[in-house]
Amino acid sequence: MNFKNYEKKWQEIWEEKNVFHALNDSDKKKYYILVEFPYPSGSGLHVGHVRSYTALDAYARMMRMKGYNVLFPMGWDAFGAPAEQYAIKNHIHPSLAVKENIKTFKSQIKSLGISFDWDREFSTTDPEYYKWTQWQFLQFYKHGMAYKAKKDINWCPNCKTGLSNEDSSGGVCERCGTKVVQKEKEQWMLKMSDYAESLIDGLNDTNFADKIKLGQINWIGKSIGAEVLFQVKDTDKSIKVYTTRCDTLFGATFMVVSPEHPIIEELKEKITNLDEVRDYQIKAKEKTTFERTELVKEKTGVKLEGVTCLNPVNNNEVEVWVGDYVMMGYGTGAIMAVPAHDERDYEFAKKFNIPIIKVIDSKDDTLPYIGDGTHINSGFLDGLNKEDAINKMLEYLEDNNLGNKKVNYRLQDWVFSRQRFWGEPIPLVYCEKCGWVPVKEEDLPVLLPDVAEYEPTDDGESPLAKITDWVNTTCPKCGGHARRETDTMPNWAGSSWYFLRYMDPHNQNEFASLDALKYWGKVDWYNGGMEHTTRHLLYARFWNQFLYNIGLVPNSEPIDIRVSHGMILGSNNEKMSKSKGNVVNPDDIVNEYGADTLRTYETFIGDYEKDAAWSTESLKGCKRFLDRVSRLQTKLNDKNGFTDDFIINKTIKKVTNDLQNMKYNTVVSSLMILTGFLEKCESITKDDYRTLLLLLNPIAPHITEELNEVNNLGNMLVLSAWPEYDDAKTIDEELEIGVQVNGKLRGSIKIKKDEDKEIILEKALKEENVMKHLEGKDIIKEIVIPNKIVNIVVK
RNA sequence: GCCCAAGUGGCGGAAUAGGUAGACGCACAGGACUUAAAAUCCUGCGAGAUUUAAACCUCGUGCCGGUUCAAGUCCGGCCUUGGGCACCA
Repeated sequence: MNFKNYEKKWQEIWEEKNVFHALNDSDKKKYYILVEFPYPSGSGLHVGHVRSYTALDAYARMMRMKGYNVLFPMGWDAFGAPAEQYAIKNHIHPSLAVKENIKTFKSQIKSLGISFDWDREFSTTDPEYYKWTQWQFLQFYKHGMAYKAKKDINWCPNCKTGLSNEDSSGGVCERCGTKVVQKEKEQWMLKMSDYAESLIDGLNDTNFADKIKLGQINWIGKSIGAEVLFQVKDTDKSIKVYTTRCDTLFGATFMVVSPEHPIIEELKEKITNLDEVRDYQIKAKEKTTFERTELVKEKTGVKLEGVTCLNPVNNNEVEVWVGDYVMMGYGTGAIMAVPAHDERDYEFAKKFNIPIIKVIDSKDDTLPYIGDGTHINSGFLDGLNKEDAINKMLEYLEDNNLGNKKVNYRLQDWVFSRQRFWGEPIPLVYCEKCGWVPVKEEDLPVLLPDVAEYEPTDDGESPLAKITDWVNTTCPKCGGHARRETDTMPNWAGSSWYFLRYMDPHNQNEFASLDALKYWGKVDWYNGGMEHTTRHLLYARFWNQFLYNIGLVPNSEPIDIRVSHGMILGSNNEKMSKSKGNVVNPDDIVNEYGADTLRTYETFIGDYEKDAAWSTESLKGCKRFLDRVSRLQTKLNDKNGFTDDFIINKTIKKVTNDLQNMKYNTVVSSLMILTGFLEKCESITKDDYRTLLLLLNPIAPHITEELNEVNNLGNMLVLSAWPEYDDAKTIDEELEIGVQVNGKLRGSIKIKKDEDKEIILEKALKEENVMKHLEGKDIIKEIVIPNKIVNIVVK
């Protein structure tokens, strides 16, 4: 049987009969399976895509056969840099490149026989789609969740363009190698930090894999501490610091503020070495985030001469320094430094000869000592441990209006502007009279114009800024002259809600109807890369929580189970890349070995969540397996029922459970075992064979349909019911168990299922080799675990 | 530095409410079929000692300890490799 004769045939039959189409009005129970939609790059489908698509396809196919109304959609995440780069180079509109790439991707995916519901396909770059992305952005804006703020961005002075952190790694511009500097720019922001707590809480409503939950929790970075006010001596001003160890306040001998801290400007009259301070500020600005956070770097700083603060607990005078190891973006941008009990403060104090006061007793004298211990030199905290001291200090601070308990998060607001062409235009206009005004809903979408150049302007504005016809518009409010916002959205925007659109993809009036949103509810099972844990997946949850809070979606959490797949590496165990010459093109494999072989191999390759290296030899082994399945058709007899109830029931149970638990590799191996068993039978029944084909169908759908049809075994497999198993028949009537003496295996005996302990023991004691090991010894204890093992303890 | 995950044959990997470690596949070796090759089928395949051979025995899931009748699996302490975060106060 040659796969070329039937793979395409079955793909066409499925398409013609529309068997994978999910209905929005169905009495069946729904199940929503989602795999991250790809960025349709020019290099085509990767064998890594095949792995996750096949895995989720297998699950979707089983769930359909189990009678669920399965939503398993696919689309394209097509805004972003690569298409834009391509457009700049070739002077064509990015949408044309995207169109081409989608065509390639789609035909590649179709050649694999993945059961996507193509009726629901869309691209984030479709105006009918990004209309609603823009509409949702306006909801953020209208609810005060979007604001414009000055933000430092990575800036290449040579290319005159803003760079992402990835494009400026090592502190130099990826393209030209120029040193990257920080440049202040007005950017649209989404108030994601408001959702920090609820993004942590919400995880309780999900069934994400633990490592994914943990990844998000760490990223959000909650810390519980206190804000403490230090009064600036001889002024009415004070500096607020954030600390997680307010119990060490008696040990605070100096303070450090970040170079961007506004207090420097406020106190400039008092600072006697202002030139030196200014100089330091400028130098800090020139440094990239990379340099500033580099590990090996020595502490630097300048003392604010003439400025002294008062330690609120004892009114001791403390010095104030400016230092770039304090970040403006976290806490209050100012710290109290406790050199005896903080490594960084210790380093700083040592370098600049600042006094160090020990406030926690430690056994040895090594400084800094950071842990728990008895407080000393700490007035009313003396003798207390860390926890008690923190509580007592908080009480003191609050009673005296010197500070308060404060929770801090590492999570920042989401920088939502890009100075790029190929993204959703931000649907706001600026009017001299009215300020920022949203574009009217009926005027959405704000379409990207047709232009010839896609490069950013010399001062880093989006290329859209050059298109005066497009930029100049009228104010929706007063009708006067206004200018469009020329920034576009980041490419994370479209993917933040695409799972909602799949529920109702052709809706012209809403992003999705409430009925559809209610029927499909959450994504039941979402597969994607681990690298999206703290970006896409977090953005999507934030976006959905916001929509929920304003009453537009029925669930606060959009996703129930989230899992992630491992990568397919090259045969040399390295990531596939053209330069390494280890890329495997799925088209080649489909042409030479068939889609079913590729699918079977990629499910069999190993633990789904772990990386695995490609091996064409192993792939051939899977081809052999499918050929063996195919050859079984010559052994069919006319009998009904199963040749062996035990092995069939056991296999159904194993395959069903393993598919549900993502243990795809053992699904294939147990089907190999069943095949091996049927091969050894003189002849097999149609029921035997059809069961094997049904169980294998989710993994290898084409060959199984073909074999089913050719041998007249019954209805099309995709339209048939998933086999049921009888649990009572999944344990063998006769089994062999091991017999140990002193925990070492000395033999095995055959017993009946659930046999009496006494009979088992009797048999065990009669086993020849066991008897040898018992000779001359006293039996102390006999352990008999029915159906499992016997252990005899002797002395 | 902190957090997470993982270390099992020549290779990919099975086996966790603790219960015969190495399923299944690959590679390799021997054999059958064939004029020959391919394909297919059969057999062997963790290391070691002993033996004509087998049985049998010893060791063996990164290392060192522990709990238990019994540990790849549980506990404590390390080592190595991946991944994430990173002067977060």
